[in-house]
Amino acid sequence: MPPTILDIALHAGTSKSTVSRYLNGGSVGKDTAAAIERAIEELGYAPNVNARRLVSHKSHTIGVVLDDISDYIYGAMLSGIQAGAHQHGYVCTFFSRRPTEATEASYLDLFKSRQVDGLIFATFRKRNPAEVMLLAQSGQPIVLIGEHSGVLRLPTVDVDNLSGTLEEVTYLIGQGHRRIAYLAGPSGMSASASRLRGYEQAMELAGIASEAALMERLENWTVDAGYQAARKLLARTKFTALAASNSYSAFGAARAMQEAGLSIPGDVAIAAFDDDILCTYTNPPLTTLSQPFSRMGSLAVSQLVEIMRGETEVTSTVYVQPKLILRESTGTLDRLKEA
Amino acid sequence: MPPTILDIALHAGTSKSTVSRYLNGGSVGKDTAAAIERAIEELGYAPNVNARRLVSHKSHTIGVVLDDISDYIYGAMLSGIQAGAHQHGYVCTFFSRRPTEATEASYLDLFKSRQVDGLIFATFRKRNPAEVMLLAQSGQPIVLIGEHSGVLRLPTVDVDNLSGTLEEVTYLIGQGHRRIAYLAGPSGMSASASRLRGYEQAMELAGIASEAALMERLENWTVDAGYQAARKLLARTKFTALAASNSYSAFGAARAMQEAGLSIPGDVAIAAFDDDILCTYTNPPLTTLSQPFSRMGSLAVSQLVEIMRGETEVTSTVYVQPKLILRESTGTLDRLKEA
DNA sequence: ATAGAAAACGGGAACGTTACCACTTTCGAC
DNA sequence: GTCGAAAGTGGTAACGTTCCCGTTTTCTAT
Repeated sequence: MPPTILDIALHAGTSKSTVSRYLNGGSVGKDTAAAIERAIEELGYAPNVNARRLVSHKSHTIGVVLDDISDYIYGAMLSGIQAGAHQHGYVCTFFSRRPTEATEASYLDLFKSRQVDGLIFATFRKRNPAEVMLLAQSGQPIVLIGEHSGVLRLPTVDVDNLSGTLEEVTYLIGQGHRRIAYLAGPSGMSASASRLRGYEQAMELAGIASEAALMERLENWTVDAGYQAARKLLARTKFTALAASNSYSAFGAARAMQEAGLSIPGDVAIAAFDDDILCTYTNPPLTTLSQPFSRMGSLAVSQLVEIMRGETEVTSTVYVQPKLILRESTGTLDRLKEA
Repeated sequence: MPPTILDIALHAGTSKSTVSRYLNGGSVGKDTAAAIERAIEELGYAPNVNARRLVSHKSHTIGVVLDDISDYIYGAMLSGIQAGAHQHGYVCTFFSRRPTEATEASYLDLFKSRQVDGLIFATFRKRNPAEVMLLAQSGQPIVLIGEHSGVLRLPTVDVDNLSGTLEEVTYLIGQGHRRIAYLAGPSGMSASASRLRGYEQAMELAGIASEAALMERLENWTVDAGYQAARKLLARTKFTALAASNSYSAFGAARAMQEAGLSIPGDVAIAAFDDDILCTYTNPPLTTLSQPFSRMGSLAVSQLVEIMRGETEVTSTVYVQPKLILRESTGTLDRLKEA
């Protein structure tokens, strides 16, 4: 029903080929160009992308696989991916694993069916090494966001979980804290291990003996898990600071402290990984490591585009640095200025 | 490079047509079916969606236009849309207006280029009536989320802003409040007017004379705007309750109250439109009207699918009811039980 | 003016499907 | 055992592009 390139050709008194050439920036005569332009305008023509995709063997689409699109931590990242894709002339389609629980490898079919030219896995759950292997062996343009433990390396964008946590805990130590509790991330999440190592290294570097009683593993990264874990810690041992592997658990922990009659940061200082809008509005505002999600998204796209263009052979892992944002949960601003 | 339907046919010793019929559930002989199945398995065949889309004149894609994908209010809605689309055999592509500031009507080109079969506009900024007219006149399958003031009606899904606010403010009145301030939404947002009318009607119904001094219009729906507006109100008049047209502004308002030495809810009760994760963790937790975003998303998809299938002629506006969630900002739980 | 190069143009095949149609085979009923 | 219907099958033309290649026109330099 909508006009085709042939309609334009007829209307402009020329041929399909010439119209196609005009559309793709080839060399066409001055008045033919004008005639074509006019025809396009009058008939309201827009090229059929599906025909283009068929003949070009490209979908100009980037697939983005997520654990759960409703998780709002994705907001900024999706925005970065989307903007980056748009800039490079690609369109995105998102795939949530959540309802289907499909394996990561099953998304390789999207290549076979020519639905996508490249795939970004922005999944934060721990990845199955066998699956990563399959992805790597496929030889398709794939970029991962969030670390993986596969043997074959895949291009990856990740926040530097280890050094970020290291910096944060070192900051706490610098504030004079010695007994620092840690809420480790759930074992199902890929970032948990590195963040924990960051904590351990910071303590070690400061010459503070590690103590198992100070560490509590979260069942998941929710407010409630943080609350429960903090209560266990409080019942078990004493500490003057607490570092949490994400912000939600820190909210829960803060509540547990306050219920126990402890003041923040007077009695216990609190810091967390993951910044989000909440952190500014809690009482007190929470010191956090802010992840540059938007930038991570656009970096992943850039890398993917390079691979799709065949411009690079090396698979690189890009680590972006989280930024330590000091707020009152680790000391009043006055005290910060003194330091 | 990947196998085509012809490869399968050759490998199975049959013809393209038969393979196609097999794939589309037509009637094929028992052993031919088995041979085809085996060929597909062995060669790892997946149908080329672009060829299908070309010949079927359908993209099996729903386009979703958003103001800004990074706005995390969208999380649950996207999830609902995505899940609904998946359920009906559609794929989604999202389009953010934000970086490009494209007009809504410009997305009609997506139909011409056959990129989408239907479009959902989940934009919350006030819509230009002329644009809505263009959308309506296009005759394409389009569903709007969020109200519009166009003359030609388009199928719409929206939360009932008016009756929600009415219920909320009436609740405050029932708690004994008479002087209730209102933070009206920015004039650029489509929901602002209805929410304001909800407030006005509630006051009117209770026989409370309206007073201009109690209303302050927000410049935008941010925490800071809420803070500024609340300070103006405090400087100007007295009130025992405040209703805000969204949650962010309520956070700002709460901070302004607390800075002025007022206790919540002791001196001023606060309630807001829009629930989000923050509301539970603020101090005190905030009474809100929770919008069923996920359901709104899936409703929009259902409606769109019906239209695309030509199963319906009538354009309907679906209003979903927001749910009033009582938290401590409008009274302690004890006090609530008394009531 | 003319040769040669460069620019402009059009015909037709190809991309991987589906849909239509005509043909062959199978099957059940009398 | 034959006939008719039903089931199964394959050839071929679309779908709307791009790309290749051969032809025609225009331009430039001598």
